[in-house]
Amino acid sequence: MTVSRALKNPAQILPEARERVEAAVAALGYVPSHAARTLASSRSRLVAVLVPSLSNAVFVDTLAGIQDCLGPAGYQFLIGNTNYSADKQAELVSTYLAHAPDGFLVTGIDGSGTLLQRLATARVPVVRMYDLSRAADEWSVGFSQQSAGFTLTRYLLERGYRRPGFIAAQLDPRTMQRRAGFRRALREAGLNPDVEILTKEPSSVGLGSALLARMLEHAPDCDAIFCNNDDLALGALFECQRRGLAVPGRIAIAGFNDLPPSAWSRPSLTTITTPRYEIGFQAAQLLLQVLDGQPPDRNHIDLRFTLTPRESA
Amino acid sequence: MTVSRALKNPAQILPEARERVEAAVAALGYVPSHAARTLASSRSRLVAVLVPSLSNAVFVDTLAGIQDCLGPAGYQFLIGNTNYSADKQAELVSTYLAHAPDGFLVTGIDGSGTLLQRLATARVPVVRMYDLSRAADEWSVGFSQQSAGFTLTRYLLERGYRRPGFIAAQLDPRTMQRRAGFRRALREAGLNPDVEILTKEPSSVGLGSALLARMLEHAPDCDAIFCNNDDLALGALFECQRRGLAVPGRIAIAGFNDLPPSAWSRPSLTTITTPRYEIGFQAAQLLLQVLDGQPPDRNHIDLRFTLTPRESA
DNA sequence: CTGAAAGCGCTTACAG
DNA sequence: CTGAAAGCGCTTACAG
Repeated sequence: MTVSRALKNPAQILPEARERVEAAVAALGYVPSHAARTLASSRSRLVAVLVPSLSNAVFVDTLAGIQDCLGPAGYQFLIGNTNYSADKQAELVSTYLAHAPDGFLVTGIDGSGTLLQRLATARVPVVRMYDLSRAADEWSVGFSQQSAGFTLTRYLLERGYRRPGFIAAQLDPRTMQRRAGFRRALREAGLNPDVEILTKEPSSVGLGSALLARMLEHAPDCDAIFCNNDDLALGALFECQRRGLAVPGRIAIAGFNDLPPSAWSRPSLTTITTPRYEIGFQAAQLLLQVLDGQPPDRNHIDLRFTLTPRESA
Repeated sequence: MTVSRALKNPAQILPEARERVEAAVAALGYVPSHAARTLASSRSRLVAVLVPSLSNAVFVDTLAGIQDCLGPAGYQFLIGNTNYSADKQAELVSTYLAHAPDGFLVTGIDGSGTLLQRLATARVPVVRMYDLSRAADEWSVGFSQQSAGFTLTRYLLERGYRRPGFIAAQLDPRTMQRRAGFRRALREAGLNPDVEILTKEPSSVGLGSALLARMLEHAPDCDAIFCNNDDLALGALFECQRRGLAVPGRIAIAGFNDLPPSAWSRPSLTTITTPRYEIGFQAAQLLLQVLDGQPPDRNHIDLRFTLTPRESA
């Protein structure tokens, strides 16, 4: 016990005892056993993080925010990539539950409902990211995807574009919410939201090029494109350059998320800037408060988005 | 013990006993304790992975390879981002050692030497990635960075460019090896390798634009640029477009790694294609063989690179 | 400020 | 095929 205390609360140990412990630690290269500590204390100091993808820079930024908040507090992470699959997500939850994490930080996908129930049954606190819940017994940090989609579309209409189209990949819930915002803005303007190209394929720059091509075939009079992601937008832009179509002269292009290249392309991309790092950081902070038994009174944090007009639309 | 066996080797249990166990598991929502299992068996089924960055798509691909190999074998991961810092790396090693991982998979940075010694002392197997070691008591999977830098530079010279420059960021060991290849190729061609812009800043598209600008100031007669990374190359390309400089007519641009956007930009990027996923997969496989007590006879695996000529150079 | 006792939930190794 | 015993390395809670 003296050793145990010397390691955790050196202050309450006499200097001579402490020094002997420190000497032994150094001599033996002693490393405390996390497994034993977890078993004895029933606190793992582990937080499970579930994201749909790591190749999407969005979630990498969110991870950085999480680690910057929880790392200094002494937590380690189990980082699970659900790959946008409900099965994979369920599997990860089972596996991670065995590690007895102190909490979960999840970016939901379709079919997350039963998952959240399982976690509730296991009595592990969960904070949802990118997803504003309304339930009083849940925690969430994000922004309104629908409102962001609406705002960007309104912007296009205000700039005078009359036949905007929407292209999207993956079709995860957040994408579909942005799409709902797009459609609402068009309907409110008395326009028909029929110019859409949707595909379940994963998003990529190459796919953006392909979808732009399909869009021009499907709706040659389309004069602006709302791309669900900046990578799609970049690919669409490249395809326009390849075809000699002026952007935004012949066709305007707008993206979503404001990934790093978007400020530098030519033309630079009009987009929605999203608080990705902040979502991670604040979700982590919220979890920390819950774990410390000091939950804040507001259990859903809306971090907002901003419209970032640039050259492309 | 019967329960323990019913869970791990159901075959050696009588059906009736097994069924009672299964019923209880389902009724209670029982989840085995990883901490207890680790403590009792002294096998954690955890592998620690150290990468310098997650915002660099290169390492995300490598992680995917690792997970595809080790996931089905029942391993979980501790993923550590060293952020190219020796201190951070040392800190992560200490922390992870407490979790008693069965092995380490590391992408080294400057100052990894003492780290590797500590891991050797702890008797944890380590496989190094992106780094071909020669030591008989080490394991590594990668390719020759220097040879890749040499090959790309030779290509530029063969295409007739006489005054190629080199731009690089971060200046990690792999970057410096590519640079050595660049310099060697120039010297062998009787040229002076004095056209370089190096910065310790992290690599990004925006930085590529800035470095291109600095390069044109420093060596206005530069007719080709070897960019140490595709993101730098993309930024350089954007900057050329902004200045109205024809690529490759006025200046050729080559990148490194063949990231997804590179095939789609206009002009598409000449680059070196690297086996990022494969490095992760095979490093994991090598570790698996070592853990299973069946180490292969060759302990260093050279996965090669390929030159991918496209439009930009 | 220090320490003896018990226990966290498993597995190993041995006996039957 | 089943089970009793001991122990993995810590922490909790209690006593002094």
